[in-house]
Parts: sequence; structure tokens; C-alpha cells
Amino acid sequence: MKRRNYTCGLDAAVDVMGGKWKALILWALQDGPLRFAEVRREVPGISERMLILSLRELGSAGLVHREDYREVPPKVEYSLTGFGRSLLAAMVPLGEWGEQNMAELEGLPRT
Amino acid sequence: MKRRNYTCGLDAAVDVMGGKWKALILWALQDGPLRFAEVRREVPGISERMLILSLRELGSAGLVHREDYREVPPKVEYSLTGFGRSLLAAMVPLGEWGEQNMAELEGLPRT
DNA sequence: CAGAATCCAAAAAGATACTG
DNA sequence: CAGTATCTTTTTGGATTCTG
Repeated sequence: MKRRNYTCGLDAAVDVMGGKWKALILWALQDGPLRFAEVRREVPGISERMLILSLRELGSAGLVHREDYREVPPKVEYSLTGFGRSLLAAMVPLGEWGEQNMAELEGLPRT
Repeated sequence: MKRRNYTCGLDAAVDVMGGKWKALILWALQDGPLRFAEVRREVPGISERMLILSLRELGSAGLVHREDYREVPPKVEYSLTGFGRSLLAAMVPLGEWGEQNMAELEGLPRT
């Protein structure tokens, strides 16, 4: 979430879930709460830094809830909020489109 | 389109239509071909530079077709391909989600 | 375990001026 | 009209080290 004045709903939606990681994190959380390290395993290639930054953005957008169990050793769980679930539902067709066309997209020449 | 090895369809889809402008350009082209200057008017705030860069990326991804009429003064039309149309269709739910939640998203504190 | 801090590189975007 | 060419700024991502 970076901007404020959106020209349309699509603009706003892409702003909130765009970028390299956020959609994948939402996707990873769809089957229930995950701990920090678990999310990391579900999103291959992400660094701790990008994970925490992305989780915080998703949190302040109201899409993800952070539950700190205040234990030692630390235990923190991340889960989708209702708002996050509604966004995830809206992303499903996009995911299916990508699934069906991945081969084509991966075969493109580099720009 | 920047990467190659996608972890899932959503990853691929966001890569191809993500960023600040590309979704808006696809959206602008939905009602038929537009000339360069017309696209620019339909996408408020975009610079000529970002417009041509984005159009080229969309073109090399096979989503947008560029038709040069080779006239003087120049006339070039951009239009969605069938592939582009299929992506646009998959983005509709996301646009509706954003439309319904724009007020909420715009009211968020800056991160 | 779940981060924070710092530094750095790369990519995306913006501003301005110019051209066939 | 439909772009190019430069330059600069901003944003994003990565690597490494450190901590409660």
C-alpha cells in the first residue's frame, strides 16, 4: 500500500497486492494460520527481510492478522482477516489464468 | 514480464500485469483500439516514457497488438489481443473488489 | 524463533528536452 | 503524432550481521 488517490478499483487492488511477494503470502495463508518460519517455507525464495516487510504492509492494510503468543521461544502466527479472504477470493481467477498460461509466459523473450 | 520461474499461476499473472500502469492500460483498451495519445488520456498521470515502456512490455507478452498505419502524421493503434482479453477478464473480480473497498484502502495510514 | 539493523545493488518510475 | 534520449529520484530487493 503506497498510494492514496486511485483512479479505479483495479488500480487500488493492484497497489495493495502487487509486487513480488504479497500475493504469494496471501495465497500461502489460505489454509489457516502459519508461523513466521512456516510462511517462509511456503513462499520459496523470500528473505526474512522481505517477508517481515510484506507481512507488515499486509497487516496495516487490514488483510493479515498478527497474533503474538508472547512465549519463550517466540511464537507468532499470521492469518488472513475476513478482508484478506475477500481479496484472495477476487484473486482466484487471476491465479487460474496464470496457471493455464504459465508455459506461454515462461517462454517469452526477456525484455 | 521480468522473471521466468514462477512458483504458481498467481505469481506469473501478477508479474505480467503488475506494476503501476499495466493493469490500467489493459483496462483502457477494453472498448477497442486506441491511439498512443488516446491511451495516454485514458490513463491519467502516466508519462510518455512509462506509456511506451509499458506498451512494449504488454506487446512482447502477447497481450497487446501494435498496428502502425505508416501515415504522415504518424498513426499507431494499440489493441488487446485475444490473450490480453482473457487476462482482462480474469482481472475483473479484482477490479470489483478494489471498487468496493477503495474508501477503506485510501483511508489507511502510510507505512 | 522471530525478528531488527545496516549497507548495497538493481529495478521502476519521474522530469525534462528533443526528434522523424 | 508518436515516440527517443538523458538524467535523476524513488522503490524494491538482497546479503549479512546481530538480538530479545
